[in-house]
Amino acid sequence: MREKRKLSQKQLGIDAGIDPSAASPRMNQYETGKHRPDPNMTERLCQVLGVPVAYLYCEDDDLARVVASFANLNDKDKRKILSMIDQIESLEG
Amino acid sequence: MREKRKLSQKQLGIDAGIDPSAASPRMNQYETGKHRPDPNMTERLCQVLGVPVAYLYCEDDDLARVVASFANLNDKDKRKILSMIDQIESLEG
DNA sequence: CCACTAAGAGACTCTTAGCCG
DNA sequence: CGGCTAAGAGTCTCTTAGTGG
Repeated sequence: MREKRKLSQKQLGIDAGIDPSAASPRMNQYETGKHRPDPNMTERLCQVLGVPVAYLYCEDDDLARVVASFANLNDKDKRKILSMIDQIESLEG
Repeated sequence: MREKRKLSQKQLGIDAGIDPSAASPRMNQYETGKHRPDPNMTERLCQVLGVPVAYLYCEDDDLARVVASFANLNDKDKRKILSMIDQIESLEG
């Protein structure tokens, strides 16, 4: 049971380890696309958000959906998805 | 039918639009992790490689597999995967 | 509290010029 | 040809200081 808090930009940054005095502008620069976080910060932000890093880079909504969901499946369900893909590709690839 | 060429680091960079005189060191800096490409270059490299940008950020091999495959499926097969995920989540979420 | 911005110090990348198998 | 590296000019981010809802 994952819990979903509502975070401000600033609080998200603080939770990811940014100095509280700098978290607000820094997070805002990320959200508005003015600057981008380095790989370590990207990783930490994703951990706080509970999504894989790849999720941030999904331009397509369906792909984003798949990435976010797959990461939280148990092993058995992951294997189910993977074997379905195998099957589709063996028929059409 | 996707074709899979074998590219040198340099040639991949050239195909993505980097000046040929700088492509070799620049691509090598990306591959060794010394520097990272800006978002435009990341996009171009992924277009040349035929993978979604998200693929580069998959730390987990299974997730990488899903991302690379899903992006190349037709709409019907994408919907098949998506509805399977819906079903799994409605049972266990 | 919230979201957001400007500007400068400091950190980063890209280019040039190379080495080595 | 291939992969790879150092170093400096130029570019970008992070912090500080601040605005306004």
